[in-house]
Amino acid sequence: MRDVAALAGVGLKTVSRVVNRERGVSTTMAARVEAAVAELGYRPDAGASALRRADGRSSVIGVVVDDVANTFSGSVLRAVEEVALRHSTVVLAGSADEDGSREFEVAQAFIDRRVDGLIVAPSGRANKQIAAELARGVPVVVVDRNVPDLDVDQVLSTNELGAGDAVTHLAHHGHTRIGYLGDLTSISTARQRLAGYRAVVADLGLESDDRLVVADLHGEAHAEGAALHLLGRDPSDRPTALFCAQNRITVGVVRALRRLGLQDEIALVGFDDFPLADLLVPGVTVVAQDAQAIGTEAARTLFARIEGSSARPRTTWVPTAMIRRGSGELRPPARR
Amino acid sequence: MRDVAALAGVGLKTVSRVVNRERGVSTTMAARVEAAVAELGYRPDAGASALRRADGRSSVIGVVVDDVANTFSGSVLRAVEEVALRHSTVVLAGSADEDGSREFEVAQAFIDRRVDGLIVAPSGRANKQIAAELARGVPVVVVDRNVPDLDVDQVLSTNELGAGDAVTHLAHHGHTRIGYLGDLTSISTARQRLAGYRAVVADLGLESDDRLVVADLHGEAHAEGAALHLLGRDPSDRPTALFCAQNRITVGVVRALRRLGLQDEIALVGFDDFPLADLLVPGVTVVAQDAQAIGTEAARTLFARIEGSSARPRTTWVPTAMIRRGSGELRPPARR
DNA sequence: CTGAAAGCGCTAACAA
DNA sequence: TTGTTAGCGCTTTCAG
Repeated sequence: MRDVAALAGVGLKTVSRVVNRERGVSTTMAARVEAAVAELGYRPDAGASALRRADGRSSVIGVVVDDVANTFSGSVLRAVEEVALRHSTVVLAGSADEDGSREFEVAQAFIDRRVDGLIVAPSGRANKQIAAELARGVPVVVVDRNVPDLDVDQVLSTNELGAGDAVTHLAHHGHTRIGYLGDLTSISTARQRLAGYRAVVADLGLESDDRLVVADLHGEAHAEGAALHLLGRDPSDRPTALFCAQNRITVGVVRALRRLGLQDEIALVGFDDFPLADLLVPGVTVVAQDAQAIGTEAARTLFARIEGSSARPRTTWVPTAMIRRGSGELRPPARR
Repeated sequence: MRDVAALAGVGLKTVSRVVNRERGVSTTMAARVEAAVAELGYRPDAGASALRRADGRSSVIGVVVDDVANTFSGSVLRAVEEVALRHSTVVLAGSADEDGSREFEVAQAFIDRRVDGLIVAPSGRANKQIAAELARGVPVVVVDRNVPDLDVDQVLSTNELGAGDAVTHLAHHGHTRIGYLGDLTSISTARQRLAGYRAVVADLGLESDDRLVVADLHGEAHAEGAALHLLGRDPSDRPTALFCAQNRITVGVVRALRRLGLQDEIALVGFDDFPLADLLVPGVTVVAQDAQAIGTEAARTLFARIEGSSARPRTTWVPTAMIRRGSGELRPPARR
């Protein structure tokens, strides 16, 4: 910057004014500065600028998700990026891997770079740490997983409703004995989806049998094993339909059905869509989350806070959508 | 930091020493400082520190990929993140969307934050801009797509070899009339894969017919249309096997085969694996890229440069692997 | 409209 | 072993 000022024969502040497009600079001066900037290939140092600036903004935000390599997280990240771009802000991305302490470290590392705000998909027990971040005055928006006892903006799928829709859908197709396979119950979304299942089972008077409910599944292989076990029973005893509360669990269950040759017998609805679900045979009916909408809304909320909004924190519910593809429309075998 | 020094009753530099774990501080002092740090919840400002530090490192790197929401890019990003974590470095992520000018803007925005280095998957014509970044002295590693005339570290899949393997595989299963469907030829990988196809067609004396080669496809729908057209011909005229040079193209082609009911007649090998390829019927045989290895290797190379390596820039080739799943092992119909 | 001086939070160089 | 001073690149404040 000093070099630019020297070359243009002006003071430092004039360069600063031109670079920041402040008004009150004569066109002559501005032109001279612009020329010097171009000649030297000068680029302002955003960090140094943030250090001194009154609002202290770094124009960097952080996104902490479970794993940037998975489809859902990637889509959220991408949507956030788009909104950030419009605010001339760049995005630090980190994966927490369902691990509370890693999540904390990543968030800490982002805060050490003085991010303007943080979007976090919290793993189970990170509430305290999110509270700490809030206490530091860093705006935080929680996505995907909710954090019950914390006064913070949240953007969530309608998990309970969506799960209920799935079960209702199966019931409408004649099923009364519907199994549930779900994620670690340390994850809030898994609890909500299970609650949605239970509510509809009770409401519609479906068979309520704890042996139909398998929770705390972790990953595809685990889900496959659980499904094999659940469906290995006597046909009169096993469920005629399954609700899978998560993406990877659904895939594991599809594998199990294939192995048993039951993919056209047992109905299946999954929570959260996945690529190519429509190309499987039968196509997998799902209750789809709108990752993009979640990301966009979270980013908008975050920027509102960054720009000083002091409205009461609120929770935004992003609706899910049922996508019928065949597996959820299978009917139970005729009664004997 | 001043507050910490005051509370601990020491000088600024002592706090700095403790925080940075420099040696030469008495345990007494260190303990007093630690206590003050904890009490005030002090966290050093990484940006301010970088501003003054001799090496000027910000401990931030940037990754510019096509789209952070797609599987391949997400996996690369994740692998880079892991290596970065071990170097106490955080990762700015950006999507260029196959758009040279957006790519440039994102890279520029990262450089303005004084990243220590950049990993870029360049869209077609960005060579000049990468050159500019190099000229600024920012270490750059190119991944996935190569940039022929530039002296820069690159980490690439063995595109030509892998494509050749795919075609050879089909030939070994009796096919002599093999179609090619590929990406925009502005993308270097697409050109290399086409070259691999052509080389093997020539080497093995397979039928060389320009009507079997469809390039410059963009996206799934486009590929599906092209495949419908290619396969819509008289059976005696159409290919008995297809090689798809990219992920989304493969999926589009699978859709086309399904619509025509030809999925068990026409053999298919795709370049780049995709989730659930094994659950389709028939399973889709692919030449898989190792996104994780690419990311890891790119990050390692980048950190070597950041740490001052001045070795000649080199290109690392990451091998592909053939995964047989059924579609690539179909035989051509018996000769009439 | 323009520029000089001070200082953001930190570390390098040096002195005590 | 510890502290002081200067200054990284920038913006603020305030005086011309």
